Amino acid sequence: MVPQVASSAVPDLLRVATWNVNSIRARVDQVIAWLGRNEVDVALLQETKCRDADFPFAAFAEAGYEVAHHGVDHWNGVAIVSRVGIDDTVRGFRGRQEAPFDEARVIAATCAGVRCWSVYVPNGRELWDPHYAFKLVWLERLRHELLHAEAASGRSVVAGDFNVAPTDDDIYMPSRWRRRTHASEPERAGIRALVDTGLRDITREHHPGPGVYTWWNYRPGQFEKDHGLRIDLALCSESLAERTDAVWIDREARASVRPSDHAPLVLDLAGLG
DNA sequence: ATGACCGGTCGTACCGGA
Repeated sequence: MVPQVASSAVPDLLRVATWNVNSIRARVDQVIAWLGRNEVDVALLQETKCRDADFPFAAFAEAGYEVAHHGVDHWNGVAIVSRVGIDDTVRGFRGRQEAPFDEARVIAATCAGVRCWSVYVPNGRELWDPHYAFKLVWLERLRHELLHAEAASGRSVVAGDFNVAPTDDDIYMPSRWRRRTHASEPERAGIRALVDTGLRDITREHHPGPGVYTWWNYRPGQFEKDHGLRIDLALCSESLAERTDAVWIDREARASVRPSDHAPLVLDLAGLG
């Protein structure tokens, strides 16, 4: 048996993943097997699609993982899964969480000295839909939250499904997405504003574009033709970006049986001790 | 041919996803 790492211990190497699992109950065995196979220390999950009471905590505990989950109904839902401890958990935005900011789209916690944020940005649906305006406001609210938490100054990673392709290099066929959400200029400005708080979009530093996607439509042929988007991001503070040895996207998980439509994005951090 | 999917719900149609 591998000895349990105490909460206070800071391992020199840390593997952190972010993954939109598209329902944890539909994929619990697959997710846990993937965590073990890839020796993941911390996983930031999105779209668990369940209330706290319905989260399969026992299965994760059996695999050696603690879970901090934030889910209020069968939509959205975010979690932090860790085998190196979970401290100072904050669910949702600070202060009063009135509609529409009461949706379960953000959770933060400290794991092995790294402040981890699991975020699930609203989809936006269509450019003319009220949900699109909500998406822009939500991004701005997140920015204020990150500033207040001084996320850029410590060892922080803000990762998850941002539902925005930051540039045309992040879209398999940009012309197809001109008048759609995920590629509009206001959304991209919202992402840039997050980065401008002092964070780094670490995937692009390790994998220059174009290409390198994290999501592919479930429709037949889309994944095989690599018709994807890069909408899952890991925004790292300066000190964490400097300690990022490798960044990889596990396309094998997307190619498996009954997959999520998102692939996991993984960061290998070194020199934390 | 983005027509061709997937997960959820007191459902067997529709919402939401991206």
